[in-house]
Amino acid sequence: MNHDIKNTEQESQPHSAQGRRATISREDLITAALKLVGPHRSISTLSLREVAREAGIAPNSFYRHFRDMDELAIALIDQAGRSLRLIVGAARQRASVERSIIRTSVESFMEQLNTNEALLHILLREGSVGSPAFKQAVERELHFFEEELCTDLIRVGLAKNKPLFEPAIVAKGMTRLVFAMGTMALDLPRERHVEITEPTILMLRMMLTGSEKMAIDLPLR
Amino acid sequence: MNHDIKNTEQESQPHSAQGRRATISREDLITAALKLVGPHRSISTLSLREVAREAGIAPNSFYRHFRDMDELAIALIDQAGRSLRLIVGAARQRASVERSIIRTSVESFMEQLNTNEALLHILLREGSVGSPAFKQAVERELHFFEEELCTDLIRVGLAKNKPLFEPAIVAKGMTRLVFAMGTMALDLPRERHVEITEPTILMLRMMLTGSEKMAIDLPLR
DNA sequence: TGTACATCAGTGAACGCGCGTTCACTGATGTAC
DNA sequence: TGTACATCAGTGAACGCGCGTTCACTGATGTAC
Repeated sequence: MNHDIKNTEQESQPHSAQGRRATISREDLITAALKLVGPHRSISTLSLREVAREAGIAPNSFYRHFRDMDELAIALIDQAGRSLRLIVGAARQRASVERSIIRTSVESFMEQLNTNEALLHILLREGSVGSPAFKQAVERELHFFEEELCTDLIRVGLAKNKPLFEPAIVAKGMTRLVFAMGTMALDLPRERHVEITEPTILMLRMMLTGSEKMAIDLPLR
Repeated sequence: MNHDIKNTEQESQPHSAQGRRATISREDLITAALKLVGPHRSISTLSLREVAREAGIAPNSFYRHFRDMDELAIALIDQAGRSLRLIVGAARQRASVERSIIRTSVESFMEQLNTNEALLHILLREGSVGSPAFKQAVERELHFFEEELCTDLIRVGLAKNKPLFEPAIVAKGMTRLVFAMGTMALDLPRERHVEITEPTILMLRMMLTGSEKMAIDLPLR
């Protein structure tokens, strides 16, 4: 009953205050899962034993790190979302007002589909399948994304003196469109991605142009 | 060796030229599968035994009708696609040039999400998951849809004397957007569908307006 | 009309498999003194 | 520094389960004559 100060789990240290140090970590399991899903598999088709095998531990050891596969899946989605925001944040900083923000963002998004080992694929795929908790996690990441895009759109609109009609809806439409088109790109070989990228850029331009036009026309009615 | 004229399978009659009549049909199995997937499950999570159970036959009897679950899934997708084209075809006929074709189509699409027992859900969901054969089947249906929409857009554009810039891309963007937004609607209760429908209509209007504007601006450059 | 026969949809039992989860355990690590 | 002890990440064996698939079968239906 002595020294019973329980470690309240708020730290993601490699080990608790006492006890043996872990030889594999949550991160290792996430990495293993990431390797297994590849660009085409859904997380929900991964089995616990499969991930444990890939990570080189006994199946039951899995429970030392996650309550179940759903918990691992959500960790994966979180990580994917963080990575997405980093990527596009960087792209936005590179883009100036004239060097089209649309083209830069879409191109770096598509670029990442190839390089960023399966992280983005997860967001693209798991939004429509899997447990409600999954979907909610993906929705949350998309929402972050939309909000950042929305403030950007407003800012650029003011700078160009071309305010937008319903910028929040423009942001949502753009986000969903890019994700839908990105999902298509996943099934194409890399060299054909341009067949997706260019139409996508055009679609976004159309939405933007339409929104500008509607903002002009609206007060006239 | 007599009367060896083999039935070449081209007919989908209730039974072949000879032999016992089937007590359940391919359609019955499709119906059972449809009932099981409901609005939220993916076909790929259905098991053969589950479908057989629902249809009231022994598991091995399944093989009398389909080679495997993939074959049933593709039959489902075909049926869903046919149903989709019927629905939107009807919507388009109702819509005149003035009574917005966009609003009519989107609204009837969303309406069908509620009533049309799980058929549309399948197209919305299975595009990004499942075997390559699945995706290809869904892609084919979407393509049909895009082409019909494209000819419509061109026709209406000429009638209004507002030709479009890249109508094929507009059609593709609209299709993907409606499907992406429809997927979101599936996770909302029916009374909140309007939160999806109205923004979707706006997004499509923006794309259309943008495309018109770009068609006007283009020759000026 | 009656009889012999071919067809084949549906069956019951059995198979081997991978799964998630549990249990009591082991033994390396870190801590208290 | 040395010793006794607590912690707990990882283990091996076992469980019951639902799965896809196979096999030899049954018996109702339809056909030939």
